[in-house]
Amino acid sequence: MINITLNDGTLKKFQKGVSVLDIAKNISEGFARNVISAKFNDVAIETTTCLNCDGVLEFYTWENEDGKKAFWHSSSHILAQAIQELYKGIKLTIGPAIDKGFYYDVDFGENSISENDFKNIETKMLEIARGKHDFSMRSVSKKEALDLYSSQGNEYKLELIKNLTDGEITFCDHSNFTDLCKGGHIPNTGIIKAFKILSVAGAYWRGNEKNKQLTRVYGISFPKQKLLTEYLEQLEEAKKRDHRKLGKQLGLFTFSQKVGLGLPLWLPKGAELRSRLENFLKDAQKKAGYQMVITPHIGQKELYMTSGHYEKYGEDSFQSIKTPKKGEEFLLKPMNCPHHCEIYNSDKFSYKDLPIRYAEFGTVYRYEQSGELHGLTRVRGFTQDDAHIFCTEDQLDEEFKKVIDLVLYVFKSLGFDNFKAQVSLRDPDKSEKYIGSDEVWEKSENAILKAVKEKNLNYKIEKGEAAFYGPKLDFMVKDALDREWQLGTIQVDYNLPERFDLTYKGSDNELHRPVMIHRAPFGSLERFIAILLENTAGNLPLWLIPEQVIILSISDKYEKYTKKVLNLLEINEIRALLDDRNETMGRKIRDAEMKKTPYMIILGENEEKENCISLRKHGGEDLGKMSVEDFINIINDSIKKIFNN
RNA sequence: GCCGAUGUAGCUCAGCUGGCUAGAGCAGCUGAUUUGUAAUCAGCAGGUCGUGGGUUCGAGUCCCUCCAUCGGCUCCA
Repeated sequence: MINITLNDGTLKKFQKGVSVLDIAKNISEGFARNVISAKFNDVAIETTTCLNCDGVLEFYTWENEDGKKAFWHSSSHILAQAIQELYKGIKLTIGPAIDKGFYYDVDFGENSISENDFKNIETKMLEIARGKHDFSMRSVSKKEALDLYSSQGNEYKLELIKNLTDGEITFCDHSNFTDLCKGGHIPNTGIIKAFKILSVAGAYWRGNEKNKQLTRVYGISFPKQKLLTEYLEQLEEAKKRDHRKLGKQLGLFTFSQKVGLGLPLWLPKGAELRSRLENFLKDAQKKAGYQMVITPHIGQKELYMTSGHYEKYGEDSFQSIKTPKKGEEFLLKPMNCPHHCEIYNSDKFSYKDLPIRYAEFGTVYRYEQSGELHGLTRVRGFTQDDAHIFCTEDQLDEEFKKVIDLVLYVFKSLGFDNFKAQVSLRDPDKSEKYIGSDEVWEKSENAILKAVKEKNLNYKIEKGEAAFYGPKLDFMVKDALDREWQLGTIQVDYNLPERFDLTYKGSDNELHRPVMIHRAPFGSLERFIAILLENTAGNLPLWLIPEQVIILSISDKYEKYTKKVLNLLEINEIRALLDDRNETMGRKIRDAEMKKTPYMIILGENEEKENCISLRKHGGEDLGKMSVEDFINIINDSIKKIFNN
C-alpha cells in the first residue's frame, strides 16, 4: 500500500501501482471525468500514470492554471502533427504552453506560412482531435532518441537530446505522431473541441539572435467551441482599450513621421494630464524629503564614459552631437544619473547630511530598435520621474524601504492593485554583461532581498534582468492584452559612486563612499499613462482626468443660468466644460459618454426655476437633482477618499 | 534589426477575378430645427488610394524598392 496526500490535505491509502484516474474515480466518477492532468510530488504527470510510492497528488481540471497548461501543451503536439502532415521537409523544435494558449517553433525550410494557411491547419488539427487518440508517455534510451532524430535530420531535437541525461528521456505518442517531451498531457486528443491559430512570428532558435530564425506558430484551444468564441470576443474588447486608440480618441497625444519615430507629441489635454501626475508626485516627494533639481538634455561624451554607459550603449545610441569646436562631442542624455552624481560632487557632504535625495522629471533619449517601438510604452524620447538617493551603507535598508512605500502609495492612488513585484538579479553566468565586483553585487542583491522580505512583498526573482550597474526591484503591470510592462523601479548601485568618486566625511573624519539608490515610481510618464489608460479603458481617476464635468444645456434660453453654474464650478477648481451647441440632449449625452466625461450636468427650465442641477454619471446612472454645492462636495469627497485610503 | 501581416478622406471602413469622372458612415462647413438622459433633418466640401519604380492600351487592384503601422522575436541604461 502507498500513502497519497490529496489537494485538500486528506491522506488516503491505495494499492501500489494505482493510476491517477483510479484515485480520481475513488473520489467520484463525475470528478474523474473532469480531471485532465495531475502533478505528483510537484512533477507534471498524466492521468494514466501509475503511482508506486508515497506522495502528494494534485488533480487538475480545465479550471486550474496547471490544467490549462496541460491542455495547451497537448494542443501544441497536435499543432506539430498537423504541420508535419501538411508541409513536407519541415523540422520541429519546441512547442510549450504559454499563459494564453501555446506555440510551436518550426523550421519551415523551403516552405513558408502565412495567415492564409491558418484555416487549413485548424481543420487538420480538429480532424486529429476528433480521432480521440490517447497521449501516452514512454521512456527511451538516449541512443534511441538520437537515432530517431538523426534519421529525420532534425539538428534541433538532437541538440536538445544531447543536453539530456540518459535514462530520463521520454517520448510522447499520440496517433502516429511522436515527440520528445517530458510529460504533462491530457488523456486524449478528443477533449479538445476548438482550435484557433492566432499568428505567426519569427523567433530565434533558443532565443539567441545569432541563431537561425524559426517560424513560431501561435494558437489557442478550448474544450468547448463557446469558450473559443468568448475568448475571441474578449480579444476584440481588449483592443478597444489600446492606449494608442484611446490617446487619439481623448486627444492626449500623437506622433508625427516628420518629427521622428518614437517621439510622442503631447496634445493640450495630455500635457495637462501629465503635469497633474507630476504635481501629485512632487507633493509626495516633498513630504518624503526629496529636493528637485534640473539638469540639461545633453552631456559631454566624457560624462558617459565615466559612468560606463558609453561603453555599454554608445554604439546603439543616438550618435554624438558635434560642435564648431574641434573634438568636442555631446550626447543626448539617455539617463539622469550621471548628471545627478555631478550635482552631488558640486558640494562636500558629511554623514550628517545624508541621505541626499535629488529628484527630477528628466527627459531622456534612447535609440530603441525600430521594431521595438510601441505606442507610448516603448519610445525614443521619454520623461522619467527619476530620483537618486545618496546615503550611507547603514541607511540603505531604511531608505530602500521608504522608496517601496512611496511606490506603493503611487500605485494605490492610481488604482494599480494588480502589480507584480519582480526582483531583477544578474545572471551569474554572464558576468561580461555587468560592471562591478562580485562582492558589491552580492551586497546590493542582498539589500533588495532583505527589503522586499521585510515589506512582505509578494515577489518573484528574475535572474539576468538586472541593469548592468546593479540589481533592481521592478513593479510590473499588465496592459489590455495581458502583456507585462515594467513601471516603477528601484535600484541599488555601488558602482556609479565609485566611478564618479563620490564621497562623504564620516564620524571618524575619514572619507567614505555613499551608496546610491536609483528610483522611479512611474518609471516613465509615457509608459505609465499608457498602462493607466489601458487599465481604466480611458476612464481615468476623477482627480486626474482632464475634464471632470460637462454641462449640457437644453437650449440657449438658459444661457445665463448655465454660465452661472459653470462659474461656480470653476471657482471651486472643478474642471468643467460647457456644451451649448444647438443639438439635442440625446446627442450631447452621447458625445459626453464617448469622451468618457465622468459627470454630466443637465440644465434647463426646471433646474433654473429650482436653482439646482440634474446630474448624470458616465455610464448612465441618473443621480437626480441637487444643489451645485452638494455636487461640489460629492466631487471633492470622492477625490479625498482616494488619497486617504 | 529579424519574421509575418497591414497601409484608400480628420476617424472607421467598402472597392469582386485590373476597365468610364474612387464610394459610405461619422467628424467638418452652410442652412433649417430650440430640443429633457447614448446619434434631428437637408445641402456642401473633403482623397496624387503610404512612397518611388515597373508590367499593361489601361493599376487603388498585379510585381519590385523604400517608409510607416500592427502582432511576435531579439533588445530595454
